[in-house]
Amino acid sequence: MILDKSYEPKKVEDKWYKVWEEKGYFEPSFDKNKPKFSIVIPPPNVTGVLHIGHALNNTIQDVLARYKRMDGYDVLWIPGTDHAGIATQNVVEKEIAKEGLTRQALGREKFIERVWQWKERCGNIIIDQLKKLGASCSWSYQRFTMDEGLSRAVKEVFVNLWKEGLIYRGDYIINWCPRCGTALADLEVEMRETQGKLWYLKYPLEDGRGFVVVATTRPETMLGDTAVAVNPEDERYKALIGKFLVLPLIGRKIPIIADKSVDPEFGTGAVKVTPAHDFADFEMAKRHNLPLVKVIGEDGFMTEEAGPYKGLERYEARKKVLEDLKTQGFLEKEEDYKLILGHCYRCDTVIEPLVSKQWFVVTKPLAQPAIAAVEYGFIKFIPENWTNLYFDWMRNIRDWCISRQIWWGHRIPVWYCKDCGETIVSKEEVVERCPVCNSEKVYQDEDVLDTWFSSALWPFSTMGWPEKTETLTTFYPTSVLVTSFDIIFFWVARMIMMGIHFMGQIPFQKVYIHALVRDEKGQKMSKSRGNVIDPLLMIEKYGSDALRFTLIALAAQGRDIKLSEARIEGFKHFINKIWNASRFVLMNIEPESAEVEIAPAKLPLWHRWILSELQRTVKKVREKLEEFEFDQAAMEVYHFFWGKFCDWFLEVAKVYLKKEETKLQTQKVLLEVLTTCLKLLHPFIPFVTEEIWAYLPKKDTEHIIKTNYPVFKEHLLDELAEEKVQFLQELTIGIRNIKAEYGLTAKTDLKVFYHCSEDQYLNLLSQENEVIEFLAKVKKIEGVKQHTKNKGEVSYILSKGEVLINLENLIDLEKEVQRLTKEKEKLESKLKQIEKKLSNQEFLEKAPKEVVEKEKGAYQEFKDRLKVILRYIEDLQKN
RNA sequence: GGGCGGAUAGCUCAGGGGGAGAGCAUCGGCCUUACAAGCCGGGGGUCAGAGGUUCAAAUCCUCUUCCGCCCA
Repeated sequence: MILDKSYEPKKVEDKWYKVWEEKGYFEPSFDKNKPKFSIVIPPPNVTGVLHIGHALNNTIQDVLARYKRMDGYDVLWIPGTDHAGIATQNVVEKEIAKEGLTRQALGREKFIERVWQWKERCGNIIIDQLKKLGASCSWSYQRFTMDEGLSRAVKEVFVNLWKEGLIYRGDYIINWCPRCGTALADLEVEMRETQGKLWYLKYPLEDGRGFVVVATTRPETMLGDTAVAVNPEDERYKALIGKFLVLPLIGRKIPIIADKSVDPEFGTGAVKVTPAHDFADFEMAKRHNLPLVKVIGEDGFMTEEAGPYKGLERYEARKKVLEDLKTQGFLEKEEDYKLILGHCYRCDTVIEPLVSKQWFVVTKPLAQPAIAAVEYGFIKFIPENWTNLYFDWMRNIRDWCISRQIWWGHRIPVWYCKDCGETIVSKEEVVERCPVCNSEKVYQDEDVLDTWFSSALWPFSTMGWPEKTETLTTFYPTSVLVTSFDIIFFWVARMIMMGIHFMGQIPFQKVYIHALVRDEKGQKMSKSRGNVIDPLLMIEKYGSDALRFTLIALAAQGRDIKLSEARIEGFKHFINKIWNASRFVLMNIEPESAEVEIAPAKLPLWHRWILSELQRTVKKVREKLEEFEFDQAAMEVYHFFWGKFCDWFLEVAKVYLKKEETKLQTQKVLLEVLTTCLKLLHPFIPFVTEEIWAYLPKKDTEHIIKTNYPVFKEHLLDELAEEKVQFLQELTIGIRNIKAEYGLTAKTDLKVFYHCSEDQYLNLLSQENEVIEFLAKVKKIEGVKQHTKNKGEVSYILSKGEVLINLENLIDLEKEVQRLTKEKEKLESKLKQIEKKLSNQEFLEKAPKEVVEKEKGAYQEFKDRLKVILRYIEDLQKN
């Protein structure tokens, strides 16, 4: 059967994906005899679309899954999506806004209904896109964080943590997004430097004896000041500690306190303390028992406490406050100042720190074993430099604010009794009566849980926990987690904490942190920059395999990927190359070749060589895959396939295929090498390999996905063949070089001499001259032991001997002298280097013997070559 | 301010103590029936700078400069 002239991914990709899925190849077998390999997908947002980061992330997982599956493992790869509370709610809010609706107008129940509708409509988009990419997920395990089972796990965890005293509710300062109308965890706030101003405010002393000047970037919060603090060591203010100030505009009496946390270098050294709206001030207030005055509300508008400023939006209030301070003489000066402001990671609104009643998880006791698990090496980060980042964060972890004032998410399983005030924490769906006073006036907490709360349970909730399922006993802990560094805190660390706490076991043995995909200039891809590369468009244009191979080939550990469309196009050429090489092999295969046994001893030199090189490739690829160096694994096959198999062996094979006595074994070797390469490549480029597999005359499984990954066969290594072929290649390149330099086309009939004093090389040539003549496209090559150089001859010096071509009057003497002189100079500089080494006594004494021997060998070789070159140059110049 | 990473060919990057590599780009020649998405050949680098360790440094150590990212 003959393949089409070029590979067209669009014709085959969907077809093969369907076959794989229908045959159930992605599903685990629970075969007791097989080693286990499991991964849980980092669940993408249910309403999201596949971006290039997902493409990389899932390609890596797929490479691992397919490789392990082929290597005899029972593989479970759990896919699924995340409900992404705030993000999804925002999307749906925008959607209903088009109908002139707000979620408040719709009401909680109706709104949630709309979100579910949205999820049903769009939730599968990203799943289908993963399939386009070729992801071999175990789809029967597909989960969604709001599924019934996972919701049950969430409740279970919440209730248990509460019972253990690891969840509490209280009034604390938190990050508040006035636009989303919810609290955020510290992590969900993005800090960015912003150009702002520093205002110097004058607070008069109560006794009328002057002022204390404080500097602030947020003058509107002065309405909520409950103290002014100075450093206890600050001589300027020592005398004032304990005295009182009168807060301008408001007239409240506030004390001057001493606190070590105050930086005397900042501003005037005296700072205003607004415990309800600043994290540091909140802590300070706790230390000094200061009251909290909340002047900015959850809506971003000023509260009752703000007196005359009540009802003003926070930035309006700032303007007004500054105006009033100025007119009343309390504003000393203002200067430009760079400050760092928190922004909501979902909507980018400037965060308002404020005191509010929220739910928290006590993290220290959970973090401790999670740190230990990594310290003791039960969990390994790859590359390992991420370990430190993990430790840093875990050792300084703060309690985790888990309540969100939105509607889309897991509702907090807590009810309150209106009559007796009891807090009821329950796994029940509905609580109707207060267990303490039996009142029916119970109501559920309005808040939902942070989305990451449910994600933290993902490795075991997806496997059916809290049930003791077979999946859990078989596949937990998972083998590896594949993700990017930006969610190490959000997700990875929290999974480790929850996994250890609830399963008594780590959730995964390895964490492979891959690169971030950037654009060709190294900038983060974003819609607003307009520099996104859409993976689906790339699949459409170049095929899934080309995209996958590009991502893998560029994904070196510890470095970001700079991706451009041109790279994908480039690797598409490789896919096509594989196609065409296969086409060649299949065109030349006859059924009889199937019966041939590969007996290395009986094979021609080149055959032994390619099989040997193939084995080296198999070994390397396996090693690199085990080390998570996917780029190098991919490039190993790439170089072998293109640089050795296609460039050399396929050409050589053309000679052997013509001869009756070598025809069949050559066919066999061609097929063997091709088949092995396809297997090696399948995890990277599943579609094209599966398609070609379908055309192979003889194969061990119906589909390549089910075949065994190639195993290194040491007995096929043949160093002698490698050395010989290396020499033959050098010889071939020498001839081609001369031909190219003199513009001789394939059609010129040329006779070439190979001159060498050593019999072994002459013998080798006499055995292989037919192949070399074909490769170098010359009529005749003859080895000679003795040779007197003819005037019209051009030469090319090899490591052993030299190539000579008689060009008669075609020769360009000047050019030839130039060429040889260049060669001469190269050799001389190399010789100089080696001479320097060899004349160094210490080198001879201290360097390892092999190194010294190698240098000596090289010295001799270069010396010989130089001698020949010098003689030739001299000859040429005589004319 | 603290931490991490990077600086190697025009571009994108591998390499990580012993003769500077790949892909793309470039130049020259080829429609040689697997492939012009290709083949053949060539040019191109004081491996950021300065010190040090070593017989030997692109590679290890120190410092400097510049560029990213993370945290405060």
